[in-house]
Amino acid sequence: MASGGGQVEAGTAARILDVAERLAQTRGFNGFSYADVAAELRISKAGLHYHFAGKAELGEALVERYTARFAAALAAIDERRTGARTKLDAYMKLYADVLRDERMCLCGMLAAEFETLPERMREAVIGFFDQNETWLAHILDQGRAEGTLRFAGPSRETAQTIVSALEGAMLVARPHDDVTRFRAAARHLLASLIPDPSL
Amino acid sequence: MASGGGQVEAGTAARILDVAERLAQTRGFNGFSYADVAAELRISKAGLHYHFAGKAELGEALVERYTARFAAALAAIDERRTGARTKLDAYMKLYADVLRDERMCLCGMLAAEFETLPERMREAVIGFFDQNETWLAHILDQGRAEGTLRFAGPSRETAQTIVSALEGAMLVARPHDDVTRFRAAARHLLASLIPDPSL
DNA sequence: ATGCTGACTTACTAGTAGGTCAGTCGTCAA
DNA sequence: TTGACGACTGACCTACTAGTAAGTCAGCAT
Repeated sequence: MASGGGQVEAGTAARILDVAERLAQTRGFNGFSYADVAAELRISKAGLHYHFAGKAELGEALVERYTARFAAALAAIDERRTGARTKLDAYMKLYADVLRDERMCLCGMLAAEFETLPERMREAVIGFFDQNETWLAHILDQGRAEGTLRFAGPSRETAQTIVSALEGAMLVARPHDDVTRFRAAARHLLASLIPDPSL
Repeated sequence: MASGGGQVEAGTAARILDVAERLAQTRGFNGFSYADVAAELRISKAGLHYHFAGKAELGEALVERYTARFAAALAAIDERRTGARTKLDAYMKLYADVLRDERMCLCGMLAAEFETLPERMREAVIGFFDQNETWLAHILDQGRAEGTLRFAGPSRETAQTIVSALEGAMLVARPHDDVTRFRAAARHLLASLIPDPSL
């Protein structure tokens, strides 16, 4: 393809996932079609079916890749071996990066459409949230042990609250086209978790 | 209607809105069709078009009615003339009631699908959030004046954070089919707003 | 040179989307 | 009794949905 397309040959399957992912994060899983993806990649719809049997399988692959990438990002945060608060900051930045790209978290979007998703996708979405909550609960435990974080009740519960607050902040920030809303929510959230709230 | 169907003759337009609202809140605006609504009400698709010119107009009416109902609920809370914390509690219960019905907040759902919505619907969705934030900011000011609530920065910002946290809690609670997630998030949120956080 | 395979394409399917339009039916006023 | 009107229905349209069947073609191993 000396003339045409951008993209540096990354394997068609991966490029399909790239396009579908962006569409799913901006328009929802029910908000794009095989035809949309095919047109953007300049291949035929049937070509998509060669790589992903159906939209359900494509969706499954989408969530799996997204979850795996998030897992890698979490592992990278862990490796830096910083304090819990710094890790929490880094975690929130993960979400801010998605939003800066004018996207909703893939699994937050799919959570809205949950009722309409094929069973396997539902399970994968739940898996994403579980992964995040488990990781966060560890960080919270670390922070409580260090004395750098303070919260009442089980860490798992606070972890769930953090995930839902961040997802909600992304959800509401997008219609307003206002990233500062997200940042404010993240700041408030973090503030509610630090000891000696002198403010 | 001795034999068949529920619903006590409330005007066809209102019944259309009822069904469309439930579908939009559970499946999303892109997750249901005119045919779905028509089938459930046992009228023809053309019958829907008689009452609402198109899906865009139906959607607009949906958001407008929802916003008006919310406004009435907020006014009812105000009338009780209680403290700010009690009002905030009542506000959160509004959301909990929606969730208990196994629905997502209509405008939270539409926020996810925002990119795909007709312009007039987008404006209406923004209007809903504005209404909520304005009302909440008043309550927060009242609470700060009373000394029953404590928060840093402009009340409008904290109001936005509350809305997004509640929307997020609903969003994530639904896939898990777990209302306690919402309640935990609401509790944490409220706790972060009360003075002398001894816990 | 032959045959196989991976990566597609063209042409098609059945079904569904939102939407239109002419006509019908019951009620009520003149 | 006529006719206007509100509230529809039935039949239809066009565009699009996911998905399939069959064919093409370059590259590679034998």
